[in-house]
Amino acid sequence: MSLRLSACPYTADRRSCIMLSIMSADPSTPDAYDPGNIEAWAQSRWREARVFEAHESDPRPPYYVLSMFPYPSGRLHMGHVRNYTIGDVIARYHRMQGKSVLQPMGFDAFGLPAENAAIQNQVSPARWTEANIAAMKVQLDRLGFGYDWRREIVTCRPGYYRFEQWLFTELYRMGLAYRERAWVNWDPVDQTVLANEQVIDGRGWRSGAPVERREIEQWFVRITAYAEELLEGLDALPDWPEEVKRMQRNWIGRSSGVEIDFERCDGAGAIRVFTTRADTLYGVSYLALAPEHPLVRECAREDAGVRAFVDSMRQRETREAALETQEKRGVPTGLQVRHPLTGESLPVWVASFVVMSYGTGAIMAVPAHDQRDHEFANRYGLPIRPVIRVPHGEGRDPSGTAVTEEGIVVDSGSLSGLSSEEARVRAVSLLGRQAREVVHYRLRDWGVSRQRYWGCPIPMIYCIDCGVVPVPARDLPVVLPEGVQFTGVNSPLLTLKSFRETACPRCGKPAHRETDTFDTFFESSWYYARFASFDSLETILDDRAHHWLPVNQYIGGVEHAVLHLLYARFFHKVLRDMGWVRSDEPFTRLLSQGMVLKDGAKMSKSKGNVVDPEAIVARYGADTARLFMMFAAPPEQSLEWSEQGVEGAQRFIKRLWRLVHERVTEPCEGPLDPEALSGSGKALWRLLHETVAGVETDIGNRQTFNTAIAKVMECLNALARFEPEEPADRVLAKDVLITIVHLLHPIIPHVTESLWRSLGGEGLLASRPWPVPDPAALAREEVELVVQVNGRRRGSLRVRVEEEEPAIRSRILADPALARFIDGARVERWVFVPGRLINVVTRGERPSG
RNA sequence: GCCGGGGUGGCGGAACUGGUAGACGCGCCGGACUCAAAAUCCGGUUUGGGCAACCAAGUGAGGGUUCGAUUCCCUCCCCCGGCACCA
Repeated sequence: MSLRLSACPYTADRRSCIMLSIMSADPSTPDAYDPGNIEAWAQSRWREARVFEAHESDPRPPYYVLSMFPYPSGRLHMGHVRNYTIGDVIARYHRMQGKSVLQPMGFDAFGLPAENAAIQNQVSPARWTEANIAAMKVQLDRLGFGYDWRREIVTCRPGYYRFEQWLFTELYRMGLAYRERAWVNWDPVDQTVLANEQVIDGRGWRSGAPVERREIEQWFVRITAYAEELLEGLDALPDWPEEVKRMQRNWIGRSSGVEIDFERCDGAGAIRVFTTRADTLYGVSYLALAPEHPLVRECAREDAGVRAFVDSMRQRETREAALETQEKRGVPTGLQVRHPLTGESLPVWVASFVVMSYGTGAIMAVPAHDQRDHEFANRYGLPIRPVIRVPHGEGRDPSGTAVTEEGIVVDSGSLSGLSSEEARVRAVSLLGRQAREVVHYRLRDWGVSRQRYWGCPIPMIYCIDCGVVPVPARDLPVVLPEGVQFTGVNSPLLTLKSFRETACPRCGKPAHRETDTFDTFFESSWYYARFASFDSLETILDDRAHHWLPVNQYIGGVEHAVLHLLYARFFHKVLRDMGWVRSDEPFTRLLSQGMVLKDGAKMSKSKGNVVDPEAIVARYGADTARLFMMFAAPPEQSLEWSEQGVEGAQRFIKRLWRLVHERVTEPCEGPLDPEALSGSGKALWRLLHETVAGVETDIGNRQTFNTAIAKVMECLNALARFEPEEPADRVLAKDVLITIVHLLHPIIPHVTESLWRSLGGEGLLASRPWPVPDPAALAREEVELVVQVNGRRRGSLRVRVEEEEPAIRSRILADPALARFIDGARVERWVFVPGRLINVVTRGERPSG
């Protein structure tokens, strides 16, 4: 075995093409199982044959398998291994099914860790990142994942982000990107803005620091313009987990209701509120405004009480954004509005529980039928007027809780007597121009500006005369400068004159560049599409995108259920509207894999329960690691790490290895003649084909790789017990091994590739067709029929498949072991499930025991 | 609070459409091989009773539908995830 460095011949990018290539001798000898040697051998065979390169000219049907690309931290963790093993199994399975499989890989290479490493270790983020990528590629290859590395995407390289910048300028032209001064979530540790989706329980998703509120100029992308389509599109995704779809529906948060204008008594216009319960209009006893409402600002100027209240609210928001169990508080603004139907004068309050960012920032309060309004009214002595009668509502104490159910409207003028649903429609028509039906979403526009260095520069220029000017396509990419100095606080771009200072592309006068960079979710929102047109220099995508997209199978963790998957769906729809892709959704089928746990907890440095994949591969080999990952649990479930389980996986591979090499020396010739099989041979023959059929459903349809493996194990156990009697039996035994080697190839590709050669196979197993079950083998002459008496299993009976029920009945009654459960009781009826069971239902006493 | 998912041997899990509960693996127990150990192979392994054939109980708890329920329905307990002053 010799080690040599070789330049990878088919990687376009020189920086990533240095690879370790381990040349070794053909290991298919009957010696002990040596994973290191076998795996290096198999990997170099695949590389030489270029089996993982996907070509558009391939006449076979295309199949695009994609696993979520990793952040290049430098080392793979077990979550990656699980994710990428699932992807590779699916890819290899479909290749054997005769498809032209595309399975690419790349790196989500912008982001904070590189910057932190730069500050701590004085290395440039670019060099740190590229070194990590090189290390991780070695690890990925070592695990035997079949990627088309020609298509590798590294998001921090200008060749990639150039088109991202171009796309953003297009969004700007389409009115889908805009700049606005806005209250944002500020992470004081990471020194940057966070999107709503990145705030978890009031804390930054990365740093865990309590998020503060700040008001700054930000770039936003108008994802809300697609809110309805993003919601409806979920219905067209039957092969997505319900859980993920539900989370997205929740996040988009569609709510349809009515906006109603309440005229101010002072004649200075109206206050617009949003409600989903226009049927409770007669129950309104006050209006409540958010502390940030523009009208409240006005009032605060004149009213010291309002001013003090608003100030205290701001304190709350900066200091304790996470505090949620707050009491509802408020003050009157002094304003009065007129009820649009009764003309009654109603007070307007500022209230802590009304948020500016939803609806109109103002509500009509109906204390009798809304719990929050109710608590507030109780606290400040405001009237509570029940206007909805619900069944069984009589006994309820109206002063305690609000009745939030729908029912029959009462005490409401011409709305009285209507159902809630009818009353809502009627109310809108009664209100005329003062009301309109509207739909609101919880989903906010996506704030994409980050005040960080290591990200894709936002390609915008600010000119005193021309204002905001997008960088023209001819000037792209705006390259992120390297060799910058880090202070550890602000982005180096802020003070880097050579970057910041530029000329206006429109008028040529001195201007300055935007120094913010994109949220890294921007890069990961369209990489799946770029893999198709990875080397297109002129355009973001080309015709090859039509060949491969949408992705047939996407695999990744649930943690991306709303963030990444929602943004990618949004980008896909934008790309579709721009004419670059033709489908509505980017990912046809989604598998969201569970976490890898140890001792019941997620592996993490802080808990000290991390298992390093590299150590496992070094000790047991890649095949063992892959087999354990796929066998220990179904893919959606969390997987409990078990060193003993790993050893069990290795034991199975060794057993397979030994059985092949034992059988290989036995003489056997010619094709299998089923007629010549012995009795036990026939049984094994059937089991083999049941296994083939079962594994196909388990991998191809159900994606329960654990049960597929269990079926193969059963078949191998049966083979190990099998003692050939006839020459045909020996042919069968070898057939079983050849088939098993095929069935396991997607999961443990290296050892099966080697065993295929030992078994005399021609060419590469990786490009072999998947076995097809023989219907003749599956046909049965006899089945074991379960015999039940009153639903309890009392025995079984071997019956011919064509045997009629009456004959079976009399056999049961004639069998003393079965009949004794029936004797002394009257048979009421028989339930016969052909091929499965027969149940005798009796009435009356029967002897027991 | 609202919306989901789940609870099966000592452990990971299986049972796909209501039809033999515990496949497969781990662990454990016994045996073979060995001077011995490791590795490997064979057998056993839900619980209780019995020498055994066998019998009884058993899928978080309780009830229901059914010839038959881990699977369907109702009530409750516990665990996990998502959302949450969203009007």
